[in-house]
Amino acid sequence: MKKQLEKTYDPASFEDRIFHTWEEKGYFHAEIDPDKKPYTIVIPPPNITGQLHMGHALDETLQDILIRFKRMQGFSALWLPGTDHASIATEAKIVEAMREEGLTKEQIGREEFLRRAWAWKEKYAGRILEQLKKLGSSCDFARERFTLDEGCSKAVREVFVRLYEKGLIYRGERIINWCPHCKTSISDAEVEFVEKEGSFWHIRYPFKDGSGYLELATTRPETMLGDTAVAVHPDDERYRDLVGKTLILPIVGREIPVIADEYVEMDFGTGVVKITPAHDPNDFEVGLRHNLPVINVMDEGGNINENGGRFAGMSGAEARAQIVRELDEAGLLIKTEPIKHNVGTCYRCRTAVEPRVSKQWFVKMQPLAGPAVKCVEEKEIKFIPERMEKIYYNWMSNIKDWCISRQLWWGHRIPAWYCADCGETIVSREDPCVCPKCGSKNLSQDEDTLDTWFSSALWPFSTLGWPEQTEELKYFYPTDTLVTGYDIIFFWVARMIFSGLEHMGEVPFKTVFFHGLVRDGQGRKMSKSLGNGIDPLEVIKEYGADALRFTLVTGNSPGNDLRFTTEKVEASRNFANKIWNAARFVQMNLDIDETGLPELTAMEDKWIVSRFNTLVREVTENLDKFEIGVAAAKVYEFIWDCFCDWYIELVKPRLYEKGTQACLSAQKVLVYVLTETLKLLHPFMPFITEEIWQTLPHEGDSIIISPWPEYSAEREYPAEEKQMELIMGAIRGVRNIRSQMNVPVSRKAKLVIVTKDKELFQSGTVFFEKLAAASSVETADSPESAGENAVSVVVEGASIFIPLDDLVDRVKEIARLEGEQARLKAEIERVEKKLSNEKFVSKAPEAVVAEERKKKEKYQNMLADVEKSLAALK
RNA sequence: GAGGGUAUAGCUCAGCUGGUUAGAGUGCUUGCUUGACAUGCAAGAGGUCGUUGGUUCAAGUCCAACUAUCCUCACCA
Repeated sequence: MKKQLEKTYDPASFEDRIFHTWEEKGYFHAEIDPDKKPYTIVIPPPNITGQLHMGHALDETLQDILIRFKRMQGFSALWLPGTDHASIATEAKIVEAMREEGLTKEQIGREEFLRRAWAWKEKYAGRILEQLKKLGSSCDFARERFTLDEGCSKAVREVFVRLYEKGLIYRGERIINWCPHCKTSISDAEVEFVEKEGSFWHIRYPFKDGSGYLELATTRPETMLGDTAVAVHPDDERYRDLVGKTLILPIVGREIPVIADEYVEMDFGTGVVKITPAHDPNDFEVGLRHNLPVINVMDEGGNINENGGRFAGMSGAEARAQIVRELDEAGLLIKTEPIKHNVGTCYRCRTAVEPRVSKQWFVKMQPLAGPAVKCVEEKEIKFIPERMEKIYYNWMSNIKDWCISRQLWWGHRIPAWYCADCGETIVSREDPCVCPKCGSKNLSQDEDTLDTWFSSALWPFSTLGWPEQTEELKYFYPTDTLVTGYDIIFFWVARMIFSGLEHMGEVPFKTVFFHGLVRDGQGRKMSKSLGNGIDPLEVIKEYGADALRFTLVTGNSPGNDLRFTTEKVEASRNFANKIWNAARFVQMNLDIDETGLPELTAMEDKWIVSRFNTLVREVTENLDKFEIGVAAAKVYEFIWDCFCDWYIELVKPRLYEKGTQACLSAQKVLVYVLTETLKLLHPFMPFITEEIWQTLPHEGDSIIISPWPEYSAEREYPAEEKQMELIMGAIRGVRNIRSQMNVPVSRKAKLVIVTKDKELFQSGTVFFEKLAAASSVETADSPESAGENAVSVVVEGASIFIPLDDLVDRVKEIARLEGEQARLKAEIERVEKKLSNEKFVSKAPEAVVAEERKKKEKYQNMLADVEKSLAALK
């Protein structure tokens, strides 16, 4: 005999145990199997900076649902897990931890720093994997990867060298975004603009010849130390004659020219702009056009450097205050007005970004962007939902070169060496010993590392062994589905696409399935600073992983954000509890240990099997369409409404007739429908489905590798479905009227069913007795036997009379029936109006018209019945 | 400045390729120790589907404009 289910549903008591068994048995391992089709998902590697949050929980749940579904369908389903070294974020965390010990990076040196970083990685990557397991993620853990492991590093190096050799990677002095806190360059994508209150200082720059002043305004007066020109618009009448004249830069004393450039907006401010090529991206461009000198006045910490003369050593803020004061004293400050403007900030530390000219490595984007756009346009890669394509095109079409070098230690070191003797740059797959140009051994490697996204961009193929031509790569690449949030479409999705095309010659994935952000109950982003984050592990502890997973995928459609509340988790937990109890009920009424369907004779058996069959089709179709929420809702509805509230109740009488054929067949159908439904639910709620499945008759070792149910036309019973609908409608009708009249269930009453289909309603006798508090059921051609004082309810196919003598109030009853009469008349009128519209009849599809005709007939029959009842009462 | 999302029951949201008597969960009301489940059962109230037009035999669903709200990108010194 199999183990009995515990009386109460307690997920904490079995979830871990089940997961360990799965792992031990190796169910998550995907083999290269020529007899199977591959299905591959690579995980969006979580950063090793911390722990999984609710957004991860959603992401992993969706992936796990797809993987489990495909695995059951017989694919060799690989879900490849791993983590991301997250260079800038991790380095920041480590630096911060060191500061608490009173240490700096420079003090301990590169080697020691990296040792600490690896220790950090060991700790946090392990923690993340544990969290994945708590969620039930069926990753192939044997294939775990890390963006900075040996294989990924090899891929990064190969890519770098290739792109360099093709001229798609170059090094140059450009204006880049500099984070003074992280002390590194960051890419355009890593800058976030935030609206801040600032000041707009209006100042005067005097002409050298003493002929007056030019007025201009700035939000950053300290950058004037690096001004090398003042610009006006070439068409600006006011200043046309001044172009070419020389100004004396206040405080600094440098002579700078007045130039004309179309970049200047005549209508904004005074129409005069100071030009600081070293510290503003637009000014940099102007500088290039006019051959202006570039004077960098800030160091890597955002402080004024030696080019700032006597201001050297001051912080930006100090210099600003001092310069404003001096300008004011010199009578050159006209006014200061408050202004709201957008300030670029570092997406990791929120520090204001300092645009700064420096020598960095870049990827030339234009040649890569073209094919990347094309493959989406041509649907080689499908975006779900489709609208995400627009966001992608929008970004791709305005793309600028990608700054990939970072002044950090934690990351892939740039494989470039410089010859101290001849200045040659060497980029190669192997570390060079001598300069190929001059033979010097005096080589030094570039100090910088690569943007963390440079390695994540290669993730779909680097994890499968590339640049080696491995069997895994051949079998599992391109991957099938990428599941991720829309917030990293630029950082990651776009870069994987052009990288896959460039290096593999093939798209990295066929479908990108975007989900939204998980928000709190008020719709706010969950964040540390707001303190409104909910820890998925806490939820799992209290409600179970199944409840959490179910919550994250129900009532939500692709790409849309969702609000997370514990009320929803409770509802999911209640659902799990419902299944648990249904299974317990089945189990405690079970005398057999076999699977499979018996010969179906009973109407209710055919009904539930037919409904289940439909469910199989719907769930499969919706999962194929990534309509996870719809698929989940279908299973929910089937289990709760069809199976529990109706089918189990319907067969209870049979179950209590021990030893009969009817009893045995009911058991078989119960087991069949329940175990097969558990399979459909398994991708969503893996733990409870396995736990229950193991206690019921089943074939195979685990539900996780059991075959996905298949739709079969032979198991459709439309006639019985219709019959059951009529019976159920009648039961609902009787319950309804009894409830309205406040008749307690304990007071049974006779039903006189006036119908043309006596056989059908007679066969439902036991259901009426059980579910509609009927003492007996009589079918008849007229309601005479119900006596004078009977209420009646008209349902499709029958009028039901209930003699409730003392409770019947004829006046109320007449009013009620008249209400019903009016409702039906309105319905009929509506349908008739449609049907009398010649255009509708001629243009609408035949099936739609036929449907309306059927409706009309049905309502007319019901109306006739209601009117008969009314006539009898009157 | 450019692009996009959302607007359906008190609340949170479904409603796929136009045809349903507009749905679910939750909340609310009423009645139930109905031989698994009160984390439950049954019945019920509650919606002019943001506004105005248009397309169509037919619009919650498609189109346009508007209003509200959220987001992304760009950024004017």
